[in-house]
Amino acid sequence: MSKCEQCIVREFSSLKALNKDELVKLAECKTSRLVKKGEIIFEEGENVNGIFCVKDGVCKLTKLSPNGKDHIVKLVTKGELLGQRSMISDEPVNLSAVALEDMQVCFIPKSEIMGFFDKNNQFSMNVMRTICGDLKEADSQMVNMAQKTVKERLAETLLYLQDTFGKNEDGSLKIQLTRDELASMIGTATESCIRLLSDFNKLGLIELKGKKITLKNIAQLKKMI
Amino acid sequence: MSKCEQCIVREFSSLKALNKDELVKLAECKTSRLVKKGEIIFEEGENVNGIFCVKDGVCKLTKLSPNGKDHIVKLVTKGELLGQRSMISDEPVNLSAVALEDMQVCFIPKSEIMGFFDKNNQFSMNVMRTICGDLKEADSQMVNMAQKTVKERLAETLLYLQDTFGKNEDGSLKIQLTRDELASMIGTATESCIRLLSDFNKLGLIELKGKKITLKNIAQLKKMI
DNA sequence: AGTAAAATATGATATATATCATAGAAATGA
DNA sequence: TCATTTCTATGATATATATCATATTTTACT
Repeated sequence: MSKCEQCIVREFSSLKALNKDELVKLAECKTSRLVKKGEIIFEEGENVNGIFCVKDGVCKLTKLSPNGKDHIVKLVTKGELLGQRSMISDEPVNLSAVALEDMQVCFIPKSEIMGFFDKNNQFSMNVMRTICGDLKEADSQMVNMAQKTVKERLAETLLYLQDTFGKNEDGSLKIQLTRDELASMIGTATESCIRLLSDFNKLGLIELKGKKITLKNIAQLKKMI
Repeated sequence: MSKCEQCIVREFSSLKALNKDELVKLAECKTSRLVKKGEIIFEEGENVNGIFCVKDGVCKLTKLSPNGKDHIVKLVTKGELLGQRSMISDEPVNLSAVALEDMQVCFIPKSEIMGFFDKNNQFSMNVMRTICGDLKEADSQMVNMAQKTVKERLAETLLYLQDTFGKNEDGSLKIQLTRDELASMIGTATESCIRLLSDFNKLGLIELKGKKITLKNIAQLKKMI
């Protein structure tokens, strides 16, 4: 069983507040797991009873709408935690988590984490701040969905993807989403998403090569938001 | 200065975890304030440096979209707290709060609340659970905005308003929103909102008398969601 | 009470976006 | 390597919703 002390998740997440003893305890009770691209980590309505640490890879958090379409609420990448909200509320998870790439995740049972809440105030505050950040972001997204056009949301999302996940040597977006997934992030029909990408391409804002997307005119894309 | 011990906010909010001593301290440092309908409690971008307890009345939390339209993110009513997210994140507020009715609110400075976080674990957990609830709700609203039609959102919002704020003796919704406000809750143009209300009226789902709205066919409204 | 301002209502029209249909390209698997 | 499925692309069309215009009603003000 690998140690938690040098783990990337520990560096970047709320877990950075844990001391050496706590980390040793953590390493003992955690379970590691490889998740293949496309695999489900947990599904809406499940009882998870713990949190996941994303050590490597990216996953999407989705919510099923009554119309049968999935909506991508958030992307979660290495260094982040998964399932905090549901653990604290003591409820089933309200979102599904599906790997977008091969992933490495660790699972920490609820009992262990709840102990940290009691004894380590800094840890509690870190978790609280993370969730507050998520809330602020969710409010902002809600307004985006309600008030912005699909075109604006597409531009914004493309910029976000490049900012957050970077680009390959050829300049294309590092993170590989299908058109369908991109559409379900911005909240539109797949065909509309494809059509707009095609428009952006013709306008020289982006370049499409197969499923690779390269942002060509960042300034103009920013102006569209 | 009135006591906090019997206050409605204390009964229903995270503050219920506070003990007698803490409540006495609270009563000493809080400031009370009457807010008239339409008055601004705080505005997006302000530094609030504390939280508000809503003792009476209802306010809307709004966010300005780049297109110049306000979007109502949430309604907050008596017994609830205001400004927790921003206080914890130690950031300016991301939403504006405007009274929809005459209100009575108390302000508690940040220093006081932060003390409770350190010493009272139950209080921390209560706040955390509240914010987690807000996050779950925000995620759900985000998906609603992205995936549901305006008609569905109107039906859902009307049911929500009756559930949450109740009805008058004549059966009409107790909370009085302008059509404009209703539109900015569901994320549509004012005219579209008015038109759909008119449609619902003709279908016998609701009844309109002046600006009063009475839900007539709850079952059918629920089916629409 | 009377007037100005705001809110509600409704029609006409424009526009964005969804849906349906079809075809080609790319990925996957035996 | 070929076949089957999934993904991308684009046209044609339908539909929901926004926008503009105007009238009526309600509210607020002095």
